[in-house]
Amino acid sequence: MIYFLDVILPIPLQKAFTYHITEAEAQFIKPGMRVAVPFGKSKIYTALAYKIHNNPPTAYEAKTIHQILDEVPVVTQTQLKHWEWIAKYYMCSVGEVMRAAMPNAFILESETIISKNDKIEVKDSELKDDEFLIYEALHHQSSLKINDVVSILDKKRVLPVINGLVEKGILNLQEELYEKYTPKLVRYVKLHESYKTEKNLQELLEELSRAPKQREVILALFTLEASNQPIKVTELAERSGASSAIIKTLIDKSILEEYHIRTDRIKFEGEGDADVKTLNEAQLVAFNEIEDAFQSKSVALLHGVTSSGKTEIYVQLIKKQLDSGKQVLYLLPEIALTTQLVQRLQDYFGDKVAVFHSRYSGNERVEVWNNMLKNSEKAQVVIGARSSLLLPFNNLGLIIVDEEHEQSYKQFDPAPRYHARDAAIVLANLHSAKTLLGSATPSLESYFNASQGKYGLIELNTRYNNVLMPDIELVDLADKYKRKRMKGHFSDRLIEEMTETLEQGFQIILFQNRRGFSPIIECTTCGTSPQCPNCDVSLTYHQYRDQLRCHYCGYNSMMLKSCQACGNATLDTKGFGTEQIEEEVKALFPEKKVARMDLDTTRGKYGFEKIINSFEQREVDILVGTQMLTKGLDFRHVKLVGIMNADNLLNFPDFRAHERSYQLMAQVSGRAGRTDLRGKVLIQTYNPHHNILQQVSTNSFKDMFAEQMNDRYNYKYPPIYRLIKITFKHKDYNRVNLAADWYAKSLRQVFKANVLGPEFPPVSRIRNLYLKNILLKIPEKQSLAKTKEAIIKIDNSFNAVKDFRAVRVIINVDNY
DNA sequence: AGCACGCCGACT
DNA sequence: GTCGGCGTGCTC
Repeated sequence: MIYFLDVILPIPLQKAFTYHITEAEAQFIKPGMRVAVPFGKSKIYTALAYKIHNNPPTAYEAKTIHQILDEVPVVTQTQLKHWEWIAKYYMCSVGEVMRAAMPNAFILESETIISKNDKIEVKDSELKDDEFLIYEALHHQSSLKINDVVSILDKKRVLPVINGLVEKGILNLQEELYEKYTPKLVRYVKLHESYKTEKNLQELLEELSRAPKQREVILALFTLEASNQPIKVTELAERSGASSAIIKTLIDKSILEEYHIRTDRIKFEGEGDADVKTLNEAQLVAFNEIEDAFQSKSVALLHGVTSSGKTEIYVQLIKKQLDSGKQVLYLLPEIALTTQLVQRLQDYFGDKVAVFHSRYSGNERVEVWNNMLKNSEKAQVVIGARSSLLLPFNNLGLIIVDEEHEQSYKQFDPAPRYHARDAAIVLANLHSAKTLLGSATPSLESYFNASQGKYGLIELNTRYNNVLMPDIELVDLADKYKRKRMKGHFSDRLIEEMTETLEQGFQIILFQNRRGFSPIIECTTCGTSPQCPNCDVSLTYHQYRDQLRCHYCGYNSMMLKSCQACGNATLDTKGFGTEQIEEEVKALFPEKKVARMDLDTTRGKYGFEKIINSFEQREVDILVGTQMLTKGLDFRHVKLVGIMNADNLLNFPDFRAHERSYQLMAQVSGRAGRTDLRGKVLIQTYNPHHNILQQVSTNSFKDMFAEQMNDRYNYKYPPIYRLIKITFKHKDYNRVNLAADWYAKSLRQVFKANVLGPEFPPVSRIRNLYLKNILLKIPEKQSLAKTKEAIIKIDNSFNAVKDFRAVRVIINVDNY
């Protein structure tokens, strides 16, 4: 019997790749184990065993695998099923899902190692200059990497030279695999065996009396030894006040002995014994309703107003799952994964809580993954962002998707372009588990599903401790400007409220949305504004470095002194961003402390947390920021929230603009008055009669839902219709046009009027690549699977056209 | 996605 | 003449 192995390779290719394996290998390999396989001319890749069978491929000769990398599978069967669903639904390869799911450190790569063949005698004169240099280098070191040769010869094309030498038998090539995961080792020390006796010890101390610092170290060691714990080098250094050099001397003199112990990088800080808070009456009702809903439905939506205490309900649900031995996944948008919340959960559940997010290093990811795989105690509750739903769960009982409406749950740029909320529901079903969606402002699709009876619906309308919903006031900017009641971007009402709030000793949040409304530079003489050379956008001005920057490609230049078009020095900033608001606040309230939170100030690993902490500690009176402010932050002393300009939210050209505006404003408003005092929200706008603003100010989610759903019916948008966006990308403008037109024409033959475009997006060139979009609307009763099949068929014929092949096609399913 | 191969302009 | 740029095609 001949055996073959189908593998998944971490590359964006739809095809399955088949390798030849021996019978022994066939018996050993289980799906989900990693195997190293030769791929292409010389490289060795990490692949994942997928299927063992006996059907020899017809069109080619299967290669043999290079080696088996695991003893047991590192990916579970359930994960593989989940990956398949993601790949199929979001129209990408399983390999792409694998790349997104597995820690980088699991995907080994080979490197070519060059060594000398000692059996052959070579006369220097036989070699050309380049060949001699390589040969000579191998006299000094036993092996070289390709990169070493590049620097030795100082040129880029080294392969012909190396290949020539290999052919002559002078060099050998070898592919070596590298393990990327390195366990963290902590250095410990103990006293050397020979000083265990009283006598020897006395002698040692006497001997060291002339080296007082070393003697200190030994004495410190004794005090630490009393606790009967292994002694860390760092601890010893701290206790004795000695430098590591002194300790090293003692180790070198064999007085101390050093050893290493593997440790986990990720440690928990909470005690794990905090009592779970008892639920108030409203929470208890909600809790029971959720339980009830789960009797008949696999998904439930918890719609609880801001500050209603949803987290406490989650904690109870988590506790219940843990008690019955099940795992829980608690999904959050990346930005809401604050220490605040993690700390709270760790206080309840101790080191059963594992955290997982994109800022983890490769090694940290491996550790979480391995803990999950072993179904370790340390990984019973996983709290994490989008990608944590790709971890190897064993025994999942519940997935909580908090802030369910957040668009950051949808992955956009590299495939797989999955929506974490939707993929979570599928994952839960694979585990026969339940999914709880939670939000103060549910997405229309989830609320629609709930109102259709597909999901259970639980409403929680009272705030925790019966705090009142904030008082929301709309300020008419047109009127205020007309009557000259504005100071910069601040209306007299806003300034009044701010003054009062500050006098009372409370804090203020000012919200300035920057999306599509960045501070750009404009020449007041000729009206031109500096453009990015690589993208179709105006550059934005960044005061903190006096720079012009492009938000799409990162291009930057110094601020210009004069207009490049007309030469006049009449450049002026137009539009306003958080920086400008911050400046104005400082001028209005010079004695108060102002901080700003946006992409610029939160850069760096802890930038975000620093600002949050200083605000919490009340070192800051006024916080100016963007969307980041909305995400589940629990500030005790905020009484006033100001929304600087609601219109640039409402006028955003997107079918979700109104829904999002509502969500954003309701969430920001929710930051006000979270304790006993009633909070105040001021919304500045030119359209105070806009329905969305009225609904926000009266907290009428249901009205908003009904009205928006009406629009979605009429204009055939989700959740009634579904959408697939197809993007074309190429550096040649004409080619993008031709390709997109061809594609749209083919789609129209099948889908008729449900094909929109092709159209250029608002930013039609990014990094020197032109973009064009086609939008496909899918009616309710049209099969999604069949639709995708038809697209794949068209895509295949598209790729058969030589001129089109170079155009990148990006298919985005549910691009909202 | 990588990576080799091949064709073509820009230099020592 | 060679070097390196980039476009094209293939990977079991």
